[in-house]
Amino acid sequence: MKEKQKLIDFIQSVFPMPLSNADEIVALFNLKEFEKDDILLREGRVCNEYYYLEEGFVRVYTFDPDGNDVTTAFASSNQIVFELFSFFKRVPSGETIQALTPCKTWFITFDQLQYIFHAMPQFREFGRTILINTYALLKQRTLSMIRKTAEERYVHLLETNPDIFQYAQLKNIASYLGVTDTSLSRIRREFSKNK
Amino acid sequence: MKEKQKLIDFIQSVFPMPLSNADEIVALFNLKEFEKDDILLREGRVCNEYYYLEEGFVRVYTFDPDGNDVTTAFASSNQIVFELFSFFKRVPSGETIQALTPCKTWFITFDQLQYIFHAMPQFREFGRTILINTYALLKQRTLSMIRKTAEERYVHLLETNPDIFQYAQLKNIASYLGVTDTSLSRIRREFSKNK
DNA sequence: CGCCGAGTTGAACTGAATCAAGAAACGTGG
DNA sequence: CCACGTTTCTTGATTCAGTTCAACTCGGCG
Repeated sequence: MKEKQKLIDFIQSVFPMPLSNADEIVALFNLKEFEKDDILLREGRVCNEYYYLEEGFVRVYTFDPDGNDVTTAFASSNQIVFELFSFFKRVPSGETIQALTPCKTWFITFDQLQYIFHAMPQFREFGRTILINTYALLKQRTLSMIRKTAEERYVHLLETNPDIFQYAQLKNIASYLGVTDTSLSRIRREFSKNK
Repeated sequence: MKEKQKLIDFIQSVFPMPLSNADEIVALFNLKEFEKDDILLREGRVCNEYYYLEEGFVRVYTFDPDGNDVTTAFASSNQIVFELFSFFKRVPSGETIQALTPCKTWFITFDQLQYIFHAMPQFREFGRTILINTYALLKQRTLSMIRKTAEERYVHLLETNPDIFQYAQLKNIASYLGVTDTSLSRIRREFSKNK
């Protein structure tokens, strides 16, 4: 199996294209590995790398006006990881991306991505699909913040992303769910009791 | 002044391009006007039109699992209006877009947009910018749902989009803010008292 | 004129926050 | 490998923001 096979499969699963094109695209991706707690992107820097996370688990967070650490996203193996707004607008990122486990990634820079978009226009469809999917997920999350109780959000997360509970700590999951860690601890207790 | 001057100006403000190109692009946009309460897009239909709202005010809403009407967005003059996910993925929309005032729009269909993207690749930058901006706004909203009190969200909306209070009714603003109409009524009273 | 939908107000209730104190888990150095 | 300090998680008591439900006001419109 080729070293970039998973990346190729991922690209094909998002937007199928001829193998020769896929090979050409992935040729530009470079390996970068991170230790636990390493920073993939630091707040204040312009996000210049578009990562495919082959293996690992990351947390994306920012600070609210009161200085509290708020988790805005988690990502696990076989996902694209980057800070969309900073990357495309070339402005400093408001968010930090941190490895919660050792991570194996393949990445390209902004310039390389522009080059691919230019040289292989089909790849734009891939980029757009990633963008649209990211948007759709955020939309669901927003709606659930508005209409669901903390326990419903907890149960949903547990069902859809159980791995988060394995790698992230309580307070970070809590801020992602929009509750305090105290509340999440109680919710978890009540929930495990009732089964 | 050309009838499509505002559309041209808008496109140029988002992504500047030679005038000849802009003219060629807007040539494909057609006029559509709506009366108050008309539906621009109905839930369940595939969003096939990409609207530039030259004049007017619209509300985007969906129904939560309990059948409650939830407002997910408002849009006013000089904005792009469409249901991103449905439009690009060609799946039925989960949302309805409704005119709250008479609306003057210029629109293109999905096929026309694909054609423009193909014929005038620079216009892809316009499309991407719209997408990214939409994403950034949603992200801000999500964060404010998590970290801000109802009153803070109210004040922020009042300061950034005062026109919403002119055209939309209380219960729709309330569901947009993630509170009940009862609460919003109280918040508004307290707030106007303290000034 | 009378109705009807939109908004307001009150009273009781509740989900989640806050504050504070323990318990458990974790890591670091001796 | 244990001891100690630090951080994470749990638990209890209390408070509070926002909901619920129901009654009432107001303005428009048929």
